[in-house]
Amino acid sequence: MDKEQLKENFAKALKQEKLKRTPQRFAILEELVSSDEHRECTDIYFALRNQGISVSRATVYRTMDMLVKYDFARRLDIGDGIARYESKVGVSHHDHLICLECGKIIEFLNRDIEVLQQSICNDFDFDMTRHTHQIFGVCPDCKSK
Amino acid sequence: MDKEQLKENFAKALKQEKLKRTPQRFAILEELVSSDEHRECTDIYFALRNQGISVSRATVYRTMDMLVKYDFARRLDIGDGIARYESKVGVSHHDHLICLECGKIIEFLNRDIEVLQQSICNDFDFDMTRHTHQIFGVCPDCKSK
DNA sequence: TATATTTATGAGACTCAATCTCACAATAAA
DNA sequence: TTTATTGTGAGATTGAGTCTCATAAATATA
Ligand SMILES: [Mn+2]
Ligand SMILES: [Mn+2]
Ligand SMILES: [Zn+2]
Ligand SMILES: [Zn+2]
Repeated sequence: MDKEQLKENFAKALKQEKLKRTPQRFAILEELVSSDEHRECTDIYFALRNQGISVSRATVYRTMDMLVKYDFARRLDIGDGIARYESKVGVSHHDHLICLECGKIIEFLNRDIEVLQQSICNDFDFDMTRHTHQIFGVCPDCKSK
Repeated sequence: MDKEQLKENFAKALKQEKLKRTPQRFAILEELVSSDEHRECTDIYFALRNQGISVSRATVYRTMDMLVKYDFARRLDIGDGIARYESKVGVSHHDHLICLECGKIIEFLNRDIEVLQQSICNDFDFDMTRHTHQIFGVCPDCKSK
């Protein structure tokens, strides 16, 4: 999806939510989507500020919620009390290996696990809306140090 | 494991950490272990207070950390900013289905997933120390309402 | 385009789980 | 016991996230 198409899709979502098209909202979307990192709100906030874009923390937090609701972003909670967000634009589902030493986040996808997971839900008559599968440990780089 | 054996094991762990045997520490362990719920620190704190046991929030938080370190407890982060703890005493590993409507937590274990998970770690040369596999959705009770 | 109406923004106050402080209390070694 | 050491607890502090509300900006209307 190119940048213009993305903006249009975002504009549609804003319209659906009866939200106005503001430079801040577009800047936050673009900042998130143009990186493949797992970003904290404070990080997005400073990145935009450093680009000379006027934005507040409140606006970043409010916008991230909306981006998650409309599937432009995915929220990641790794248990340290800081929410991280990653772009879902052009990104397929995956789960995470998280290094306890350096904080690096490695992505993985295992289709067999995804299938087994769904069958568990069926067994329990449970309707899955989302899932997180996080493996914590020590990454290769940190092991060799 | 009977209660006396547990207390002895806990005493050993305290010794190993060069920590003293205090009534508060034993009370916190017993309160957690005698329930099969996923408990918040504040919940443990009030439960003990209501039993007339003198304890502070700080002591509960400090002791939970130690219980996790020595494998008497497991910490659960479901993304709402509140840490929950469950007993690991006589409890085998499992993961969780979490209802977004009522907050109910259902436990599951799938050995195939556990094996696949380990093979992913091998592929990435990643040393797993722990993992969390959480499935969020709507439980049968909430669906039928 | 000009004006009216509605909604968004942002600085800072506020919330709340968790952590820290430190005077005092309790424990365990000698 | 005595004494050194560690723990406890009330309240202060921290920090991510939320809320407030006066002002600014976006869109609807003329
Ligand atoms: Mn990712
Ligand atoms: Mn459990
Ligand atoms: Zn690492
Ligand atoms: Zn439910």
